[in-house]
Amino acid sequence: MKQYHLNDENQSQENHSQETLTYSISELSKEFEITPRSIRYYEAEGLISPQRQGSQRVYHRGDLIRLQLILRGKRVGFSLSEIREIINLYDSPKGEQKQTTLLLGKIEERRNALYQQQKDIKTMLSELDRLEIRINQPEK
Amino acid sequence: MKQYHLNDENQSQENHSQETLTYSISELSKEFEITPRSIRYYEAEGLISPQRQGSQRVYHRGDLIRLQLILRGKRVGFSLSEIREIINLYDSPKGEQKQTTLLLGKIEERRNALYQQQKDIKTMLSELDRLEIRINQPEK
DNA sequence: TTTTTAGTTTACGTTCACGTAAAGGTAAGC
DNA sequence: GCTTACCTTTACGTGAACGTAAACTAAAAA
Repeated sequence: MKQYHLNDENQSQENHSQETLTYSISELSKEFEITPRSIRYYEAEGLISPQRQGSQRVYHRGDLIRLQLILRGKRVGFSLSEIREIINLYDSPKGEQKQTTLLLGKIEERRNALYQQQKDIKTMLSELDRLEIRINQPEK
Repeated sequence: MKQYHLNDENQSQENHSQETLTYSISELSKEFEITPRSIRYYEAEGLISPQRQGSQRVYHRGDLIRLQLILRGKRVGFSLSEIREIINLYDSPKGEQKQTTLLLGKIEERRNALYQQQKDIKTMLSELDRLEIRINQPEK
């Protein structure tokens, strides 16, 4: 069991001690506790596009941030294509947003879904509370 | 296009005007905006068990409440088997809870997942905020 | 130099949560 | 009696998100 610090010194030549820290796919998979397969799948689905050194994938900080966004999106129940939409919103160039209104609509959708989820979670939590109380109650 | 009031007078004999209101599968599917297929699937998965009149399914109020719980569970990202677990918690008889500690552990798990989701939703919402702001910003 | 170790692509397999026929039963209305 | 509407079961199909195995490459370690 090693300790996986992301800032390993694993590059040798041309290292100007800049913050050019990169990551292999296995490092990422350990850091995020997902399989390399998943990471490659996200790439195939167009959610990330790491650099290559030869045939090998090389991940930078931006990719980590995206992965984080992807996993967070998954946890709140978004599908990969929905997450891709969000990412595309981020990536579309600043001024010339395609159809601004359309994008804003998408965002509104997402936001409303999240609001609904907040409610759902609250009621779910209080239901679990009541459940726990009931269990701890000695038989009346 | 009829109007689907759930309290239709569709029972004739022996109706003592009690609150014995029942529902057909199509009534439920319209009310909850899901397909009959889904409802039957939930039954096959052991999440609900409606009465029968002959071969037909007859749903009562308790079934509606369960369906509500199921759909809420789905919206917050639980799988059907996870929802079944929660339901089973509810259904296990009051005093002689099998292994109380084990059940409480399950509840804790669920609760923590929900807490994490609350965080996720919040950051996601603020990210959408920033995104919206960026879009509305005229090119600097 | 040979052997690990870590990476790659290709492709078929799998689980979940249903969708979608197909084939039939039953009660109401014409 | 026949049609229509609504229900049933059985069963095969489907999309998403990977799992898993096979076959190969390249670099690092022994």
